Amino acid sequence: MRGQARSHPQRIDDSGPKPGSATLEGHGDVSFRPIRPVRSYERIVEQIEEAIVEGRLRDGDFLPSEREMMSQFSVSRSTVREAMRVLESSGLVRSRPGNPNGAEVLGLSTVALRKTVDRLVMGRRVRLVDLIHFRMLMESSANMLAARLRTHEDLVAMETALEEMRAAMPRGYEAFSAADVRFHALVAQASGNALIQMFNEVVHDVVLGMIASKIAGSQEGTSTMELSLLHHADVLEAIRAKDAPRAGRIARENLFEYYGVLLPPEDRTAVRLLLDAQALG
Amino acid sequence: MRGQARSHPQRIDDSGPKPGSATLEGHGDVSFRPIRPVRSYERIVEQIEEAIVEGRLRDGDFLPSEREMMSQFSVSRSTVREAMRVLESSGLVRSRPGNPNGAEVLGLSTVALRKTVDRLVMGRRVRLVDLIHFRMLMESSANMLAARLRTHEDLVAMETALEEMRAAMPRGYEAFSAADVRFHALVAQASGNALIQMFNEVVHDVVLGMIASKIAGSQEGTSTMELSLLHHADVLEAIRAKDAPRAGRIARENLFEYYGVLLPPEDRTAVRLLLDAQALG
DNA sequence: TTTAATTTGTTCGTATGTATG
DNA sequence: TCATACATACGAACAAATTAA
Repeated sequence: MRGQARSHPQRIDDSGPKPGSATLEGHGDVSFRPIRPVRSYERIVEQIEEAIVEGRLRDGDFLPSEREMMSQFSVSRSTVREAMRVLESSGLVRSRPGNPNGAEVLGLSTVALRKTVDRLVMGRRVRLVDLIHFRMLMESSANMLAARLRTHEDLVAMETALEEMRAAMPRGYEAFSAADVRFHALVAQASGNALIQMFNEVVHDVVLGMIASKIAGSQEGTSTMELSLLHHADVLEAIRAKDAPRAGRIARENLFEYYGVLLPPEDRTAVRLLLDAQALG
Repeated sequence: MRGQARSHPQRIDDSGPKPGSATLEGHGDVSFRPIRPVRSYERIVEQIEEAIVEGRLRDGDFLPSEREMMSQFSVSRSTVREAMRVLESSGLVRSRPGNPNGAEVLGLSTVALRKTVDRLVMGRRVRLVDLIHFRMLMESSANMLAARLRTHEDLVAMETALEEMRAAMPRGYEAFSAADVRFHALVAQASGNALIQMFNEVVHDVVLGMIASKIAGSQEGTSTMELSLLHHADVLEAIRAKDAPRAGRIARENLFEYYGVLLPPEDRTAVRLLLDAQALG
């Protein structure tokens, strides 16, 4: 009395009418779309993902235990586990052995994004110059938007963050870097475009990973931090003055100054072209 | 003699020294990093992912069957399956029941990227105006780079693609759209930055999905295609003339013309600001 | 501090639907 | 048609880890 499979609700017909093509109208002129079999674990992923996206499950909440889910979804534990692995690989959830609370909900994150870009870099589809160029675009746009849209509160918060960077300097690069991230998050917040912020953050991380794996500890000197501090003060000044073009240009110049030396000469020349005015028409 | 677990190679010590922090030097000044237990399925994912990224497994290749992998990796079937689910959710692999070849390798793709951005849109972290603004940045950059770097061969290929768009018009929006995608791929190729291409493509898809779910068939008229054709001809002309600023501006204007009407008035005004010259400093 | 209960990680066995030759 | 190999799915068991009594 074991190993039996009582009911097999697999190969479900419903795959949900996705909009975007294939209208069907009347009897004579129908057009069908290919069916992709939907596995059980996918439907579990969908339900949990939806709950997280819609905010019914929030960061820090806990999922039921696997055994409870297996009765709630009326599937086997293996199926529940496959769903958990997928959710975990998307960074939506984290599970630890022995945790009586069940898996922890992490909310929306960029870990999947990072993995994808990392793969592209590893596979040599994307080079360092591409990443730096991209960051120049993102960061200068964020700065320009921030210069246009910043409120007084934004400004105060940025000043505080800059102070924190200054204060963190003697505590080493780690602390300094963390304060640096906070400053940029504030700029991005003031810019109002969450997408630019996320993509920039992801590519920033990937670049750090890339140069760290090449040149260990290349940017951890005190002079680097002091230089960075000056750059950030410049940016803040431009944003305060609502000088969008200057805020954008400073971002590009700073990135070039940081990372330009890591590029092969021909790429460096190419990126230098992007510094100047007519980078946009 | 069943249900027994002979060897449990779980909870492995090795988590691989990831560079980026925590130097350890001598006896007195060590600093350790937290250990994350590495599950068996993760190590399988790593191996297969690595093989794909490095090109040892290519698009169209097949993985061994689950039963064979289970003996190659010396793990159970469930563990292999969990790894397969993760690889499948990243779009690296696809498996079908009854396929005697085993799972098919799909190579690097952007499906994971798309899912992530889709989630952000669903969760209202990212709005339509953010997406359109982002596309303006990506597409104008791609056009400008293409205007600077295009070879004669690039130009010929783009002309051919434009002809194909014209020829596809009477065959309906689907065919036209496919030719449109090819044109943009050529521009992106000429620009030389694969990252910009991918991100733009992903966001493009997400936008289409967004407006399709709101306004069914909003852009499938013949006049829309004719307008699009004119825009593309303009772009090609600017690229041919190596007029980077103009190539960039045309991209932004076209996007505004297409999608501006879908934006709420205040967002529309904000995006209009980005059309003009000093979008970069 | 030790123990007991619960949970995840992993394995094995079995049954069923599906695709290929 | 039929046999074979495959993926999907279910169930039961044990080991290791965590938490709380």
